[in-house]
Amino acid sequence: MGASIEAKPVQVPEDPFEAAKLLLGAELVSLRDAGLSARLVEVEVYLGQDDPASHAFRGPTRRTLPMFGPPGTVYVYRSYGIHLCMNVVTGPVGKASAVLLRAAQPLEGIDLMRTRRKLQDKSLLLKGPGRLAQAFGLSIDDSGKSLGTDLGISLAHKDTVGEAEIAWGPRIGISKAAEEPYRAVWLPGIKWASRP
DNA sequence: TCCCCGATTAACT
DNA sequence: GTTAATCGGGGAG
Repeated sequence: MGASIEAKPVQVPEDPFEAAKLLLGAELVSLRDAGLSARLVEVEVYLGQDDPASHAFRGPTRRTLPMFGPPGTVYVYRSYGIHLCMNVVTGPVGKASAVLLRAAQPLEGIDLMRTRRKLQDKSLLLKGPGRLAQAFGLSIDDSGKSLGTDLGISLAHKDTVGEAEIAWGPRIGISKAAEEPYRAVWLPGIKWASRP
């Protein structure tokens, strides 16, 4: 049911904050692993070249080049040499803004997620960007692909989450511009997200 | 070239 | 509470 027929593919907005609001409550659906899906409950905005905390702050490198592409491009990076984290690039093109996918509520394909994550606890399965990326089977080579058939993962949503259902708080795990309230948590999904 | 640090997680004490 | 795992970017030398 996660990837319902009525669900529409997400057109990623140019504005990263609009994109963050659109992504909250949207379903991440795997096209590689039939029936693997999750509802996004926590995302984080990075303002590209205007943002000291962004990997793109000092301009493009081989790693960060995908962030300078069009909205809907995916940027995957290796964190602490171990984990992978997934971002959805927003706009405008060349500014390298992106939204980090931080947490989601498992919907379908939970057994496969548990196998990949080697973890049983459903409430922790997709809680954290590294866990989310691993459960969806991402690899570093996925960086630069586009959402949809190119990546093999798509985003779909039925209803827009209201402003009153979103809590904005400080970003996590960074030291530069750490106070900015760029992390968005969907309140009904608080169990699957970090506290704002 | 070397060294330090990070958009993290899990396994410790 | 602390710490190890491990890789790329960036600044110092």
